[in-house]
Amino acid sequence: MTLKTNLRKYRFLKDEMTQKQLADLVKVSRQTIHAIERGKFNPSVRLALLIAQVFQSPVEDIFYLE
Amino acid sequence: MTLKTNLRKYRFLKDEMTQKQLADLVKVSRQTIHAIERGKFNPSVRLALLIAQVFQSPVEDIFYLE
DNA sequence: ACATAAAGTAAATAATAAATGACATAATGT
DNA sequence: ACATTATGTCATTTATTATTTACTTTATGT
Repeated sequence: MTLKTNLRKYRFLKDEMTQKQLADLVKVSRQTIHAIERGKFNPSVRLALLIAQVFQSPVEDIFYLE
Repeated sequence: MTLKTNLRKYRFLKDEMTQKQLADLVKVSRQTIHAIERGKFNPSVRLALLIAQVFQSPVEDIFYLE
């Protein structure tokens, strides 16, 4: 059961938001957003909730298990 | 924006499941479940998704920001 | 009253998320 | 061609999650 994400897709859907813009909104570094997009790690549920809020979508739509 | 949870409520709703049973289902230690219930920490979104699956509920119903 | 299971808690350690700084490459605009 | 912005990537450090062991306290049952 490994974590997958389509954060990248969501980021482009939402006004072509940049990694930096998203990072600023949820108050993490740009590298953190990058690492999450690349599946390098498994963010906290708090961060996932913040990201989901930005995209006004359920956490499950952005992060899922496979 | 701090993380809150009602994992405990969900655990009791679901067949009075014990911390240990839940821990075994999602493959973490009992102390990890305990710490999450007590708001001691902010689990990974992977773990949150596994827990949400157990309760067949959206992550947002079990974990939320306040 | 006693035994047992469940839950609370705490300290030490391991594993991993996240920050920071630095530099390279790709893309976009003028 | 040049400047600028966005993204990729790496190495180091710091913060936090999660494990493990161990012991205490609180139910629950007989």
